[in-house]
Amino acid sequence: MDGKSVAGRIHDLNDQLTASGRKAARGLLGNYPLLGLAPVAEFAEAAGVSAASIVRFVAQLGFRSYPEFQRALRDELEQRSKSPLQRGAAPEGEPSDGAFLARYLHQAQTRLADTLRHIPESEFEAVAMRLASGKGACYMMGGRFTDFLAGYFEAHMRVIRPGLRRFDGRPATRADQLLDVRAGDMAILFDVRRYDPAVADVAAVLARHRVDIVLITDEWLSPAARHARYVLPCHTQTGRAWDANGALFGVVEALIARVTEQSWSTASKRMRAVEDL
Amino acid sequence: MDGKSVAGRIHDLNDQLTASGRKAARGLLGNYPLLGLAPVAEFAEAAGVSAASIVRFVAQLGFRSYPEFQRALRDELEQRSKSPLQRGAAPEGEPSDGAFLARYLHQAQTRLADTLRHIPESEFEAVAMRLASGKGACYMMGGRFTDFLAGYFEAHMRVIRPGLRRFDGRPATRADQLLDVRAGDMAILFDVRRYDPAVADVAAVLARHRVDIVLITDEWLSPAARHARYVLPCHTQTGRAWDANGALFGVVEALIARVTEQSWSTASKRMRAVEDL
DNA sequence: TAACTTCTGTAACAGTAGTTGCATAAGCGC
DNA sequence: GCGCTTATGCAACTACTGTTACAGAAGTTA
Repeated sequence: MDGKSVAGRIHDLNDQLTASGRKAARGLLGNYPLLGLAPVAEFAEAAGVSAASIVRFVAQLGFRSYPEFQRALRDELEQRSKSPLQRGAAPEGEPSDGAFLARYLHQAQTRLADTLRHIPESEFEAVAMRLASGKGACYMMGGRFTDFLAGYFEAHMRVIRPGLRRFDGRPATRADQLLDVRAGDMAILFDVRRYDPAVADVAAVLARHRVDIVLITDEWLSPAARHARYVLPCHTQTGRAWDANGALFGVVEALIARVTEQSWSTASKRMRAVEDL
Repeated sequence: MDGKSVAGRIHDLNDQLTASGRKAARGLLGNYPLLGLAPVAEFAEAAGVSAASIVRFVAQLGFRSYPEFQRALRDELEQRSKSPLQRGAAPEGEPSDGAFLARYLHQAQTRLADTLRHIPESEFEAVAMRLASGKGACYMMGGRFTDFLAGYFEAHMRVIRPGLRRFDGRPATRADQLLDVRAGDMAILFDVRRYDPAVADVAAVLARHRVDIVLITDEWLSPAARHARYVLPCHTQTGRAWDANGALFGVVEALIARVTEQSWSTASKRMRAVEDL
């Protein structure tokens, strides 16, 4: 369908609508767009017209069917919550007075809270436990920006347990690196929007070798999710040019803290050994 | 139905869910609540499971039918749109029992808030402006763990402006790298507790060459602070084995966002150029 | 490894939602 | 006021959606 919003179309066609069409329009706009997501009968009831009139109204708006109309509404809703990326610099509506940092950090807090709501404690705990067990090798990999998170994570985990390996960025050497992967090993992959195909590829290979994959990704889920045993989705949306990976960082630090705590008896020894060097 | 939100129910039942149930949950939470308003087949496709599994998932959540589940989602949406203030308000946390991730992320939010209180907006703004000006070279360096933050920062800034350089970890090559530092250049240094002597050393040298130093450090201030022109102190204290660098990460992302915004006219061109490769 | 349990997808089923033809009612011009 | 046009609701129809039984896969335990 063309790019116009449903509300826009109603506005355009307003004077061409029939009497019952206008009732339908008024009903929909009065409770937009939710009423349109209800079944026809309910929409009709709420607007005070017959179901058939709703269907005709929807047809007049240029939709081939009621489901198609609903799909458009859902897309619109999704769009509204996702897209201002293209808009460029600052998100609209925000006053650009002096308090940039305050606003940004406040939003960062919200992203953490949202993330918390989306990651089940049990999933987090299972990942931590698996890491703390120290069994098998543990591979790490990230994408363009998240690779630094992988590095940060690895630098800490190395102190806590053995068997850490990080896939470097060069595709050429990847085959070598995958060479002695064994069933029962685990891998921690980072992948956020503008998903890196390399991550999904590696995930597929690892899954085939029966490696347990932990995927740390954004709220829209990397395609690698289909291969993952554990998925930790973090909120990254900012409405700005760059998404924010602060929530991923938070989860990484939480994992570091939890794993350290769980394997304290062995971890503390290793930490002391590092000190002594 | 009882008053719990669908997301809340998922959260509660998570560890009782089957594997495909969890996939469904992830899919839904990742695109909440829109995916649930789609027909079963579409939901199933998006979540990567069969339609039947979606139906079972919905049943597990306590709904008598898929339509009833959809009705609940719509009601929720309506509810939310009626009181827009409710959600954005304060970063509310969970109770401080048992739930490790909840506690940790809640503390992370507090660290962000504390950091905000300690960094003057004017200082932040000055740094952003200086970076956005694009004049002179900009050097970056971090310590044992914070080096990854430097890397993350650099990877973004490279897209926005030219003249980025990162000091690598090897002391041997450092002298070379310092060779063509010029007065008026700037440097961004990261240094947190267990302060890295190398950072302080480099800071001293840079200061002597009249390079403007931005220091991103913790609340106890790295010794490099004496050489810095701008200091951004971040809260890192956790009371655990490891301090947390999440607040530094937050400030870095805020800087990235601010600088991108300030230099949007040139930055957007560079970003597009990168895309085209 | 084998037996058992649990989960998952396929495919047939049933019900309901959306659609449409038709008769009637409402509006409009003559 | 009469006849024509257009719009509306009812009710039958169709198609698709949600549901469920079943068989096989996956995972678990002994």
